[in-house]
Amino acid sequence: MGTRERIIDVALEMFNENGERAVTTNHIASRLGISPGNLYYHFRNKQAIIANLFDRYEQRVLEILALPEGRVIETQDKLRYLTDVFNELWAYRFMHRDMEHLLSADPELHERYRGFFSHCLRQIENIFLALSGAGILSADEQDCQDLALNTWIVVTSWFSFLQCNLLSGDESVITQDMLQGGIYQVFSLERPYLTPDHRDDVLALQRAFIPRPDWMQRR
Amino acid sequence: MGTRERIIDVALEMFNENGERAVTTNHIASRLGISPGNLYYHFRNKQAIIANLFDRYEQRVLEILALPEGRVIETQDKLRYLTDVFNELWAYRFMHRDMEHLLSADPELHERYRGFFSHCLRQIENIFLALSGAGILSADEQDCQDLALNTWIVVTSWFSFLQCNLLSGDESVITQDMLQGGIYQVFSLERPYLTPDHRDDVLALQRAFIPRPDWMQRR
DNA sequence: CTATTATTAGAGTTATTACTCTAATTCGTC
DNA sequence: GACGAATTAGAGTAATAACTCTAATAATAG
Repeated sequence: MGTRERIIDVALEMFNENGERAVTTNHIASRLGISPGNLYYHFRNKQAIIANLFDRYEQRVLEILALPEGRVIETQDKLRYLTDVFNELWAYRFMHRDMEHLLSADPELHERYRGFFSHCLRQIENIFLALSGAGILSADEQDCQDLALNTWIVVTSWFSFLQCNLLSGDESVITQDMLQGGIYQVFSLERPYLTPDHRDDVLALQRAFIPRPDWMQRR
Repeated sequence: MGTRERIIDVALEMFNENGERAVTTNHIASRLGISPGNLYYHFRNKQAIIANLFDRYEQRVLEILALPEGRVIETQDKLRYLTDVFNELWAYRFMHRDMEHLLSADPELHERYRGFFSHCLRQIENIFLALSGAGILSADEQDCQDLALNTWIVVTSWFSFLQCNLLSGDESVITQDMLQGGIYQVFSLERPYLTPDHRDDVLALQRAFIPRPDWMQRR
């Protein structure tokens, strides 16, 4: 693997561990065992590394969110969407953590991010509309729009939420439970919209695949 | 007003404008027209200023979230809760923006924040339970727990969401619309749970008080 | 008025960070 | 193996940030 790729990989790893703010270019070079000069040979500056990571992230998420071609959407699809998105989000979790700063430091990236967001939001909305069309949900257009935005917010905030509210200082371990907690939480958004015909089936399916993690049942 | 209070006020102002990361103690002192030494006479370090701001924030929010004493909860209560909380959140918006870093830099604050969170979450849950008890919502215990967590996430992420996705670079102006957008969004969480008896009334009330802002109707 | 304490100024320190520059080394190709 | 280009090392720089130190000034009490 080339030096350029290794820089990106290690940068991602370190950003996720400690946040972009705490990771300097020298740290990255040092962990790689290369010189800072070498790093700057491959990247004009720190922002360029970040922009590159955003490229990867954006591409992966857009792939995941594409609607199934030539067939009707099913409940399993929703589950797959969420699992894949959450996994991807976990892999790039520093991004939403430090998003506001990253964007304010790089107007071009900010512009791209806005495009990414509105694409995603439309896509999420389409998924809800498709679920309604398939008779799984009973939600009108406005419901779907609101569901989509709530979904975006919960999904993109989930790992920050975990970090701030549940994990204590050191342990930065993500358990499968925590991922599932996020998925459960997103499903809870659509739960009241399930049609009587599908309600029991879907709920049973969800309970099987995404049981409510223990730690979510406080008291 | 004493120097100590002026430092806190100006720090809050500047943190909100540019984020805690971009505001140095020297900047704060400079805008106040005092020396850095003077600032450090009043505060041991930057974290102490932040911890102090958190004190204020925590106290105000807990006051706001208290349940009404000696009477049944009404729809207007919920509206007041949200308006007040959002105003307070706006006043301290740097906090949730940079929360993850602030907490990782100050374990003691992290501990306090976790307490604050669980208190708030319980309180929010109680509000939903009270609304259910009053026959306004039809939501069981688990629904209320899930609603509470979704509410917390949407509320605490709202201003970051705006900054990243809707505002372009310079304009950091918050319009009343944007606050209302957040309130609308939180109401959309409970909308499907409204009982038939109250549904029309509540929706009419909400439409009057928190119309969906124009910019939320994309396309 | 004096002694003590609280407050402030402002220069200075230490550490860090993003980034540059030059010289060396490796690599691919003929 | 020679030659140009790509890659790398590593010392160095300029800027910045958090914080310290000392001395001066104000405020207060007796």
